Amino acid sequence: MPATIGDVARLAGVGRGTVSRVLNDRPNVDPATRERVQRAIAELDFVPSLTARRLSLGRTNTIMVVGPFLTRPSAVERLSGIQAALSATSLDAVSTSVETTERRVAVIRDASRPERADGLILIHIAPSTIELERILAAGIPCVLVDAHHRRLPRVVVDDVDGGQLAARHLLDLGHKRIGFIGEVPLAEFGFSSTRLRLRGVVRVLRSAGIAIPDEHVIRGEHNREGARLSALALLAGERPPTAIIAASDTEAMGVLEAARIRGLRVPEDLSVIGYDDIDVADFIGLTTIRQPLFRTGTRAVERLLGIIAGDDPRPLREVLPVELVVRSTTGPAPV
Amino acid sequence: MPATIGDVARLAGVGRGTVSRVLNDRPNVDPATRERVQRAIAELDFVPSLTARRLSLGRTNTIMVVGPFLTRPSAVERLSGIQAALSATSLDAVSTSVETTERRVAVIRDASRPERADGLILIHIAPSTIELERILAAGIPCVLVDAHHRRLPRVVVDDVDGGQLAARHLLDLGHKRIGFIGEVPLAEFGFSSTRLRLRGVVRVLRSAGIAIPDEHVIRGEHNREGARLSALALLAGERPPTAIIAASDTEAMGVLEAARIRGLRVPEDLSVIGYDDIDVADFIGLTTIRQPLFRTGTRAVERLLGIIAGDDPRPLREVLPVELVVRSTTGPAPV
DNA sequence: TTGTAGGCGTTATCAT
DNA sequence: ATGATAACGCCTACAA
Repeated sequence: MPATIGDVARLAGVGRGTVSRVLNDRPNVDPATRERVQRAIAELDFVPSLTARRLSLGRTNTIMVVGPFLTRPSAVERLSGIQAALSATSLDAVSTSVETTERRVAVIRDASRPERADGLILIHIAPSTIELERILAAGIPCVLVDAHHRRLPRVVVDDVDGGQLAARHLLDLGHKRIGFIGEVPLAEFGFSSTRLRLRGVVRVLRSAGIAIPDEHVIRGEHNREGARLSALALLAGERPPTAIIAASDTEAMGVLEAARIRGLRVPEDLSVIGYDDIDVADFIGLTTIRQPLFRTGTRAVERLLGIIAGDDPRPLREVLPVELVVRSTTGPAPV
Repeated sequence: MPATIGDVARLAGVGRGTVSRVLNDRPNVDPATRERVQRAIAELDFVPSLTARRLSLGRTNTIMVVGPFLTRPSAVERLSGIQAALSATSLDAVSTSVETTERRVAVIRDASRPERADGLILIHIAPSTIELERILAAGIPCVLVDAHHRRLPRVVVDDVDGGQLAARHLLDLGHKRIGFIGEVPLAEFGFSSTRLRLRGVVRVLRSAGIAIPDEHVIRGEHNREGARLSALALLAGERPPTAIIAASDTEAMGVLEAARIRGLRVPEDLSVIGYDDIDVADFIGLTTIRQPLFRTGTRAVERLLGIIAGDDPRPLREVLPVELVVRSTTGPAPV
């Protein structure tokens, strides 16, 4: 039904090639001809078919974004950055949230074909050996966000430092018994960030001569309910921690709920630190580690576009800094 | 680089047509041949090119989702519903958040072409006359979510009832001075829901013999900061309201911040009601009107797919119910 | 500078 | 049941 390049050519009285040249701002077109063609284009309200162009060019004009739980506030922020960076281009972003292993395998398998996408952004997913081979074999540009892999370009935040900042802050406040609540590391999804944050925490505590007992590190589901349960378990112990570091703001909220349930005042009886600095963190006065979520998205796109354009992807690893934001859920350790 | 249907045909020693038939589970192909073709497909790890299929079929296998501020928690929930409903299909969803009029016009113009998308979901956008004509002329199936238009199929919630529920609740608690805080109705985006909610509020109050003075209806930016400012203005008046109805939970949070700033206790001095029942509403104990955000998304997809399949789109208007969720930000009116 | 023809990978039509 | 062939709409050589 819509006009095709042939219709335009006919109306303008030129060949299709000429129309194509005008369309793509190519040289070697007589100004008068160009003018005539443009009028015809306007006349017919012609817009070239993306599909036909894709097939002809062998490019898809699409980038695929894949990751688990893309509706979490932190992921939404990253996606938002991706969209923002992409809106200046003519590329489509197709994002898929994968919650199960089967979906992940199927979706990545589908996404890592050059006829499917020009580029791939993996959020929170470190490709398996098979997936990596596929990606490399297909030669499809791929950037990881908040995930680690030696062989692939990636935009990460300094999670170890995040853990360190949190621990040092609590140490400065006099806390000695510190707990950590994160999610269970799903085998299929390499939730490395939680591990790295914990590593940072442990490192700082150790250098202060403090060990963090195993029973003070609890992992549950990555959501408020899961964290609440974990925190309740933690606080029910013999000598419960006086401060808890959560792997995300959402989980920190679960910890706050647990404190409320146990009748603990925050921060007088219990200090709580989150991670991410999502929008509501400010509202509830949550002390947290701010990470540049939006920027990880824009940077991933910038790097991906660069790689597609042929830039050297190195250095592979780009680390964005994190920052401690002190609000009102942390205070001096109780005596 | 990847295998094509021709490679498969050659390897299996058949024609391309036969491979295509096998691919699409068509009858009239000898079991033995089918077997042979399938082996060749597996052998070459062949996956048909989506692009080529699109061009040949004249379908895009894509649905476009357009709306303003798609990163707001409520919109994210809707998108999440859309994605969920779509994940069972092989359709791609390309969603675009439009924040300015130019972008809106350009994006909808682009999206409402059949060669661009098989269907269109407009969130929070009622098409202008021009846009409507375009959509109808193009014959592209389109479903509205949380937006109203006589001529188009739409999935909405009962916003008037939402306003009524909120007002009645406050009335029952003895409130007589009730304020309303919403966002400014941007001309280009028909934020009708806020208007409808207010209408419900006014209706109930009027039937109780209460008028809501103009200065108790304030509109600002649709976010926490905007609502906070609006609420501060509202509370600074001569006889400030004892209860405030916000057009969204996010705005309700701004109202709560304002109360905090003014040293007002909630709900003893001021009652606050939100709208949406987003995830954090529960955490902060916000009384609110719950609307089925996720379901509006899934329903929109279901209806769109139906329409694409040729179903009668009528009845055009599908209304989903809302429900009052009483938590701890509302209480008896102060004496 | 400009028109023509071939190709991108698939599906559909039409013989056989 | 199956193979050849013509679309689908664009881009890019190549020829003129």
